[in-house]
Amino acid sequence: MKCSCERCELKTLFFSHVSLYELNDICEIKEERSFSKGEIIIKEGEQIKEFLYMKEGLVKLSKIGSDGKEQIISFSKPFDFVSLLSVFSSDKYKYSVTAVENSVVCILDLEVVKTHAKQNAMFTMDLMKRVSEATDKIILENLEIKRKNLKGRVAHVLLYFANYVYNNNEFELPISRREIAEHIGMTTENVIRTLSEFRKDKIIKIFGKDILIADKKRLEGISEFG
Amino acid sequence: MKCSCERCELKTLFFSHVSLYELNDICEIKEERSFSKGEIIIKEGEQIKEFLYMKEGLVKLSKIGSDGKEQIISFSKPFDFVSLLSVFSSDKYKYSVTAVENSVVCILDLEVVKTHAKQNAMFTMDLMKRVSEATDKIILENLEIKRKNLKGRVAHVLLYFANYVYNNNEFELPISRREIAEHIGMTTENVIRTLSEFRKDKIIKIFGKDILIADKKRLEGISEFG
DNA sequence: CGCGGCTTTGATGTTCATCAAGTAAAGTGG
DNA sequence: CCACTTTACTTGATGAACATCAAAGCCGCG
Repeated sequence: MKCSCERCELKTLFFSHVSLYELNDICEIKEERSFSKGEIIIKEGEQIKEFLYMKEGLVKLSKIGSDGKEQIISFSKPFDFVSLLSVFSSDKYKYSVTAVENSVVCILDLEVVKTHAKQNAMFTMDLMKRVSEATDKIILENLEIKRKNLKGRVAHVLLYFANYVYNNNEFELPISRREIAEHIGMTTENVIRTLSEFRKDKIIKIFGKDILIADKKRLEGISEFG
Repeated sequence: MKCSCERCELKTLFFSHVSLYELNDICEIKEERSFSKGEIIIKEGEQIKEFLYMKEGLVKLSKIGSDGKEQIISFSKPFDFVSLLSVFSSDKYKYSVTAVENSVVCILDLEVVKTHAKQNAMFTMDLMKRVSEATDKIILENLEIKRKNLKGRVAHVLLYFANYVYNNNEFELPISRREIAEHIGMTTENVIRTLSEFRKDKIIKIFGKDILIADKKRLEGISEFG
């Protein structure tokens, strides 16, 4: 009886240096779970008992500040592996992960994975590469946002979804205006005002959650500066 | 002939799961280099050929934005191991590292270290833990700064140096006002104005680069909000 | 000594948050 | 399914926070 992990398209990302024997060991204990839009996948502060990675969907990584307000650190797709973030540095999750689109996650027992990681250095190297790439992306993205003003930040987020997430100039915004604000560190009202302004200037078209980027060159200019 | 690494106080951080035989192998090729304040240790964009870690001093991690302005991502002491950041995710450095105090760095050939990492999974796990801790710290620190206003950010930076770097309410600020500004994403003038205001309110005393925190409770209040 | 970089302060204007008020949309219980 | 409540969205008015511009003093260094 072959394990279904063998045919998983994400196999090579983590398990290219894992033997079939090991893979079966890991695969037997795996559990696939679906989360609908809005559901919390990981809650900050909770004990880390499982090793999980995204198979499908889109999630947000966030944290509640001591003022009680949520800050959104990043969004991520399956290949970003943002769920690995605290796994090797802490026993508790430092961030929350929430589905912003229906998502599928594969769940493994952390101890089993760690046992393999302690024995198979190439596997551990692969994991490290993933974790490093994910964190690099987060740090660079946040630096980019930091150096822009309000309009630049909103433009940046729109381009992020168009280019990086959906590969399309027309898309359904998976998050609320408030969440954009929580991500770029501005107020909801000003995010809305900026979007309205882009609409008036015919840079984008808005139909509720649906966005169409009409003048990409100009949006890129605004993202770069003001 | 015993290798001097065996007596290095940082040995256990990286090499607690490395055999004496392996350690000698690594130790033989090591080179210790000193950098004076202001010297560039790592330049973004350069090929990564070496594996380095800080033994002494204080450095800043930074990046030049496409607008040509420098942004300071974080400061770090020896145990933060910020120099490992891009090592396992890219072949080129994504950030620059500059000494802000006289610093000593231990330099190993990256290939040799990687060879060991591929064979010794426990060593690789140790490295991963370090890298994860370093990046976690960066992400959390930048989130904290992001949610504060100008005064809160300046207060935060002062408390960071007092509590985390120097363990003393009196210290010599290792960086310029401009560098504080580049770290917190505000202008140099406003950083200076804020420091002057803290001085007028008798929260701190300033003698050029020397800072004394006179009313820590209040500074903490300002850091928390406003 | 003079030049460039760092520091400081003031004046001014822009950007952004806050407050307020209203509409639309979405979830909730009878 | 409809009234009801809540949450999301939108716009405007106002003031606070912050950037920019300008000018001058200071310090280290060639």
